[in-house]
Amino acid sequence: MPELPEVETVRRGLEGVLVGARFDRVEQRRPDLRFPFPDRFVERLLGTRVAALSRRAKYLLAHMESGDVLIMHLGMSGRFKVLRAGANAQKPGEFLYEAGENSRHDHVLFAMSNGATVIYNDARRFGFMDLAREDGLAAHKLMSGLGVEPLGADLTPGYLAARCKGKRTTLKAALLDQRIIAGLGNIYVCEALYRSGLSPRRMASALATRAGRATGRAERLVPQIKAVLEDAIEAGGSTLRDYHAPEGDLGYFQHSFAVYGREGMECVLPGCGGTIRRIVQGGRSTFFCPRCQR
DNA sequence: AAGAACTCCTGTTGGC
DNA sequence: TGCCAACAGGAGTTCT
Repeated sequence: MPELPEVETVRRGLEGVLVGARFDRVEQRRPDLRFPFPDRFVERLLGTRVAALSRRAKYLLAHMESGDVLIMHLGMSGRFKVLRAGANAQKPGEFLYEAGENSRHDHVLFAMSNGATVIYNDARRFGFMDLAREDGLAAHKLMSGLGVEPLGADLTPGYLAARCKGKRTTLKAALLDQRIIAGLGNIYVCEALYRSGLSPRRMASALATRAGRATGRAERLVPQIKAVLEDAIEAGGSTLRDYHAPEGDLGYFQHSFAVYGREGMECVLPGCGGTIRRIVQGGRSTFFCPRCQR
């Protein structure tokens, strides 16, 4: 489900529920998601207060007053549900919860001291959670290899060119590589390449001159990466299938896709007249307009 | 050692 | 209607 805009949308939705609240009760319903939960997962959360909820790439980071950081990744199908205390407010340490048809994949339950229950649901279990110490976060194996934040000042045409210089792989693959830019996924790479008029099949090395400086292509691409992510965050992310933000709000950026999921349709660029194609790169679908993406 | 292929898991969809 | 193959927003691991 989630690329950077969706994770950021989730972060904003959870911030008001988690920050300032303590974990009154935690239920971990299975030993693992994609990976095993860390040792003493429940015990390390219980009783501690959330000081801040941040995001790094597609990771959500809950910074606790205990000095621990709860690292969460949603994988493909991970989502959070929030149940707020209403008329029948729960007692401290109780979950607001009803098991139902769609609760089979509710894997972790958090009862917060403000009365809200936060539920992590993940059908495919490609998501995962871990705990790190705040002072060791940057060195954590999940964090240490990540590239720059695409919306940060560190992503410049020069940076991208330097990282892509000599790369014998496609632009599509290079942009999906979290070690170069951290947070892009299949949808927004397709959309950014479309907005930049660049073919996903072009070699990544085409972003750099022989000296390793940014070409005009890199100069075009970088602002479009930022723009498409900003537009998507503004729209509350993209809603595909039954994804929804924590409070149930639906993102609507999917209505703004120019190429993703639009195989066979006419290119939206006025006067282009091309037909959107779908190809497979690295086992994943790529959508693009062969006419205006070169 | 870079780059591509494979893998994890379940649910949904589209074609016959 | 039913069945089955293809596909899905990710990324660590294993191959070549």
